Amino acid sequence: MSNIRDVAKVAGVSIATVSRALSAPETVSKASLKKVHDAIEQVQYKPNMLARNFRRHRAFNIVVLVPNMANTFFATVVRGIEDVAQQHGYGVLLGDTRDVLQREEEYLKLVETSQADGVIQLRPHWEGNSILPRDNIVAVSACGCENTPYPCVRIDNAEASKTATEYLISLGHKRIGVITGLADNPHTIDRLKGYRDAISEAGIEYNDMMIAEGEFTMWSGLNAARHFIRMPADERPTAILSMNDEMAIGAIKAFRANKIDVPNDVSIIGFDDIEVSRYTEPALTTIAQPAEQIGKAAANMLLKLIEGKEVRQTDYVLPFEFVVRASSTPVK
Amino acid sequence: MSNIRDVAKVAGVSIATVSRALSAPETVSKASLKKVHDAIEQVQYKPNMLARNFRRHRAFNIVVLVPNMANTFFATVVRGIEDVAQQHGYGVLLGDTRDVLQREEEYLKLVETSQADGVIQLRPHWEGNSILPRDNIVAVSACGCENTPYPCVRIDNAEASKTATEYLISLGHKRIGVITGLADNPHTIDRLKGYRDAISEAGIEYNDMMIAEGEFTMWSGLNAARHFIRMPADERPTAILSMNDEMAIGAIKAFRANKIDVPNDVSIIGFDDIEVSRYTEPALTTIAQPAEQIGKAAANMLLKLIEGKEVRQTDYVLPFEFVVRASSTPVK
DNA sequence: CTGAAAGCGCTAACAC
DNA sequence: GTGTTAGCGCTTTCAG
Repeated sequence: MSNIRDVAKVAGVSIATVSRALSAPETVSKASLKKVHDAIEQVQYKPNMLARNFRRHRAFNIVVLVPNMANTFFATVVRGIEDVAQQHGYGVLLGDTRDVLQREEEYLKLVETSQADGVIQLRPHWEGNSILPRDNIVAVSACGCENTPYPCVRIDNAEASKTATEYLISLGHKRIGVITGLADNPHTIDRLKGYRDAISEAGIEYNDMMIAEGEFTMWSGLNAARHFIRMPADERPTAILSMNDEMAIGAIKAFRANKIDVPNDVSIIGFDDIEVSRYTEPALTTIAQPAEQIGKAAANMLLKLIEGKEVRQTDYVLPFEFVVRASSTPVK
Repeated sequence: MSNIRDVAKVAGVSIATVSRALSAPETVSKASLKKVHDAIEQVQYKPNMLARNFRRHRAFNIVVLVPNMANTFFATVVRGIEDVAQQHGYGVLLGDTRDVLQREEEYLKLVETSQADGVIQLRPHWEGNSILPRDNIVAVSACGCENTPYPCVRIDNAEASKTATEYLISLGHKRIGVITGLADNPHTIDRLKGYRDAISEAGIEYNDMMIAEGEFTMWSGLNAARHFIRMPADERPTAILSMNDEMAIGAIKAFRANKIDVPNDVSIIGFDDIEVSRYTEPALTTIAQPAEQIGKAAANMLLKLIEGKEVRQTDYVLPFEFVVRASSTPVK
């Protein structure tokens, strides 16, 4: 492996000139520049970024903490992050944490030991169950919640589920069920708030029996739906708001298996708008999050923070979109 | 940020002893070890891995080239890779290439410039359309094909699609359609070979009209299915083998939209067994690839290669599993 | 078992 | 515009 010194020798200039030709070409004469480039070609020089980064005290890497990489929504956010990072010369280190705090801790060490310059957290900030924010760690929350105590890019979750609930109410539904995430998950809390606001404004009383807890997986959605299936038909919700599309897909499966028709016996609304939601039977009415945009915005924010630039909005709220498909229909 | 020198000073030993205490504790006396650890605690020392890696000429990172991170199957493979990498102290740099060769090239630079020690390629080796193998680049192919000219972890694609085809034949199907990937994609070629072998052994003549080209996305599967939908019912295949689950899901959507029942009018078999395939209507018969295992095996192989250890099998073939669900049924 | 010292390849003052 | 030089924080001979 050739180094900057070899290039300097062949080009007949000093190593400083080579260095400058590479990182600040405008400060070098045209003649030297050419000599350097020819020499680089000749000795097949590839800069050792490990050395450069070490010298600059920067890793030019960011780490992204993902609860579950196999979740399409998260994967799409990561795509957005990666796109922006790559454009700015940063690498993306994957931290699939499987929702284990201990694993988040492991990955944070990458930042503490200078192997990464900052971190994007995809798990929402959770009081008493979070490793961020942390001194000396530059971090941004993506797809998080209100009141995150560090910079954050997100949608208005409460407003989104309120919108969906209001739509169901406008369709004549009065018994509206919810499939939530874990009870203390911040997304569950924010989204439940929107639901409660909407039914309360419509004069519908809140009823515990309308709530079934899942954990954002298809399997847990299927399970949660059983809670409703066990109810007498005249008490069962005529519509269900699921806090993500995966659980909605699981729920549809459960209802079909019990000869409860979607949407004729029960309407279902999802959350996220992952790609497969267009293809389910029936196609899923859902709240579309701009996943890739969220990722891009979060990455841009983090890079600014890392590079010491000013960040105007530290709670950046992107618009969601409510997408009506076939899984929701007026109450019979 | 404190460094090894601060620790040495506080501990009253030399920097060499501190270094040894950290990377080869067994060569240091118990007494020194304790002094060093106390000092580390006291000055809040975090090793600068950038410096260590630079010195060692190793990045302790690998890069993974993924055509599409939002594809569940790939994401699951990456999970496996990441799990093994993390256990061995390596980071995983994400390279979502969006199937663009130019982007693969960008990410390979990470290896050439010492920011990563090796690469795992998830796109199958494609003659005349591949940047690997390459001198001085340690690489492993995951989920690839036969005859990959560098180390490879995969299933037997031809055998898998042969198994599926034989199953359809055993159900009495004679007109068996295929939804392929792009015609020159190596997966398409291998899997088509298995199909042709199976029908030929059963005395069924190969017929071009039974082949529809997709590109491994739901949308392209839906589109490809239209080719069959346009055919008169008595010429239309009674069963279809789709080269991945996504396209099968798209195809089911297209058939339903045209009142062609799955599986009663047409059986459908997918490939990969992604999670959602259990939840589609009907649930998908499919060839299950051990995605996470493939990722783990590929990572183990790459790490051995990086560390100069011997690798016995450079073409490691894992077993697939044929999973029968509701989307396939005997011909009527 | 320990310490002194020589760099790894590069950047960034500083002087010319 | 260019060259000289002093490190960045660590590992690793080599002596002792």
